[in-house]
Amino acid sequence: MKKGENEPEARKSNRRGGGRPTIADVARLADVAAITVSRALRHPSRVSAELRTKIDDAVAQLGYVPDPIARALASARSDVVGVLVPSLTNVVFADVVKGIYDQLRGSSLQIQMGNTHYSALEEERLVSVFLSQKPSALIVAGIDPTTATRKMLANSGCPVVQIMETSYDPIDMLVGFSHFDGGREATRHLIDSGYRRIGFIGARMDPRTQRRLAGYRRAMEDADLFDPALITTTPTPSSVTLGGQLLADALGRTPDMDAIFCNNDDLALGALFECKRSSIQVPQRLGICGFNDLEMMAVAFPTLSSIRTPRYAIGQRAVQLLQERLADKKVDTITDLGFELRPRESTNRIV
Amino acid sequence: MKKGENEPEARKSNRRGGGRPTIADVARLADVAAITVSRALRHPSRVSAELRTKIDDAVAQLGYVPDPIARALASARSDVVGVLVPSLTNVVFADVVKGIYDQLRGSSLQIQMGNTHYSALEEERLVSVFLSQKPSALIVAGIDPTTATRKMLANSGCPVVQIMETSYDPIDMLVGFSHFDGGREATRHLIDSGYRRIGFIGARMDPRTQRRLAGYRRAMEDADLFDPALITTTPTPSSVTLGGQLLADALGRTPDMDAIFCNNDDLALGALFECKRSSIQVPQRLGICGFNDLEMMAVAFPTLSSIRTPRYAIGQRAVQLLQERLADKKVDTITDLGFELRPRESTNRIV
DNA sequence: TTGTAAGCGTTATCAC
DNA sequence: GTGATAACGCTTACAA
Repeated sequence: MKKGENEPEARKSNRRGGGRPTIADVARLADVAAITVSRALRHPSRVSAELRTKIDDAVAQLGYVPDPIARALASARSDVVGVLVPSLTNVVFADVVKGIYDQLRGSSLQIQMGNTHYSALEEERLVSVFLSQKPSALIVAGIDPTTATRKMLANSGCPVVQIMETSYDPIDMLVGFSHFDGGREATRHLIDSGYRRIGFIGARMDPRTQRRLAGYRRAMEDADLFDPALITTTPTPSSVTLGGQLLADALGRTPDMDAIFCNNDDLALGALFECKRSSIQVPQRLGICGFNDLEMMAVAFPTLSSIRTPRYAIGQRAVQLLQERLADKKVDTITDLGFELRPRESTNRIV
Repeated sequence: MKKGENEPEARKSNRRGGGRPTIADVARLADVAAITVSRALRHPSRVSAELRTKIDDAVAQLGYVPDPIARALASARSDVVGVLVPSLTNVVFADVVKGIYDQLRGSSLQIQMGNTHYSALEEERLVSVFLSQKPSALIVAGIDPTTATRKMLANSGCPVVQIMETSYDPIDMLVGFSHFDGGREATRHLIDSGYRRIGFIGARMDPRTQRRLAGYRRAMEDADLFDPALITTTPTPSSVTLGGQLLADALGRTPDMDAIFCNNDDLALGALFECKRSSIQVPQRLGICGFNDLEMMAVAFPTLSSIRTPRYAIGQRAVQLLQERLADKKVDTITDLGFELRPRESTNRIV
């Protein structure tokens, strides 16, 4: 109403551009400079109440929505958070990702997800791709990163949270728990329950699985029970079906096995079904302990012992750390969220 | 080596900008215009072999990587594909998403994922946010979209694939199967197996669940077996635990129930465990049929009948359609990928 | 507190 | 086939 540029009124200036209103339109309508609109939108407190009102009105009237892409180009920071996981179908990561999403609700951050397929090289490639999007932060539930990956991440200047483990020195921040300790505790529990010939079955054998195996081994050695013949592993990805097969294999080779620590709950469930099918009494003839404590463990028949891992909490906490960091607060470098043994019928011999 | 601009050599021109080489650096080194570099990168065939070589060399020498954000701003098209799902922890969507990722591997498209939490309004909000990123395409495994959502999507000009169902008229493209038919087929199977008092248990009761229930109802009515007392539902999200509870409820109210169609496999597994725990013979005393045919169904004891749904294929096909569409090919509007009954021990009364 | 000017790195447009 | 120029819509740097 006040100022009137030389152009008519329709703003559609020159060549390109869709029809959406831009910050310039808002500025014109509110009779301020574009930069003031920009400020009012991002730091309302740095703009006088008077102008703020005018600007808010103009924004509302025009239905203006900032263009995240232009914003990203100008500021060299996008509002996406990159999330790298080794698998999309593994429930474990689904839970983590849910934690991430839930904690991110309400904020304007978007999630871009990548699947590393348990490959350090694929992870390296994806980190490079993601970094080129100038993300606000990166959450990596990767495998043990390559040197190149570490370097890229460290030099990126963007906050990085590595999740799931506490076993390496953090590039930036770390949230997880000790898989070694988890494996050891599960095994100790079996020992404490009176089992002696305790087997281990594991699939895929990614680094985290290896660490759980190492924990198992330590516990067995400490109790003078270790016997390599009790270990059955395969590079094949884990599944319920595989759990049954591995158990059958293991029992074939070491028939005196009296308990089994399954590297994850899928395997444990498969092992349980296999026992049922072969009329092997659980927990009398064979004790079973899983890892992760998925929901079904507590309702299976018999209920299955497991190690409860803080998957959802890891995702949540990772985002919290990010948010604090982005708000320039000081945050812990390493957060150990621990785990918890959940003893149930499947390891309770004195039923 | 040839031309030498007036500037020294270090390109770091003016004020901002990180240290990464830009298209201008490549152009300078290759002694061509920036736009030619741009062309060489995107449409190699439109540039002479000679220049192409020079440019490729320069790119390699500089380690130039195009900036996706600048690209997006200039072209009004980003290389992200938005994916909207109602749940992140539901295995069903995990499989779909995996199909999407696998089919996308190798392409330069990135995925941005949103969780609608089974809410049409949240979906609407997310569609709006996603659209503001000028995505290359959108894949929506949403719930029944609101009018506003449909409108935004339709006007966006970006390819949209709605997945999971075939039951509404597509905004653009549709890939899925008929949940009504699936529910009906599962129920028919139970009827054909000799069961008469067939119950239904369902959780969350989102639109797709409702359609499966409608299919159940139709099958029961057609066989003159329908009895509303046989239906047990809850708005609570589905889980294995819930499956056991719902079954117990149902049997409490209608003790003569002789089979149960579980709206999904989690419920079916919970129901099976509940039967085991209560010494209810499956399939003799109670037949069980699930829906989706997750991996565990085939190895449970007894093995569980289910309806195999093409989850992975849906994700894959959705991306294929997108890719064809983006390549300006003509594509089908509706793709029905069907489903398949998998009869197993849990419904095989004549064991 | 507000504004001016310049630029972020790329591509569309149009001319040669 | 190649290039000059002007956007794309926003924010940083600096000045008033």
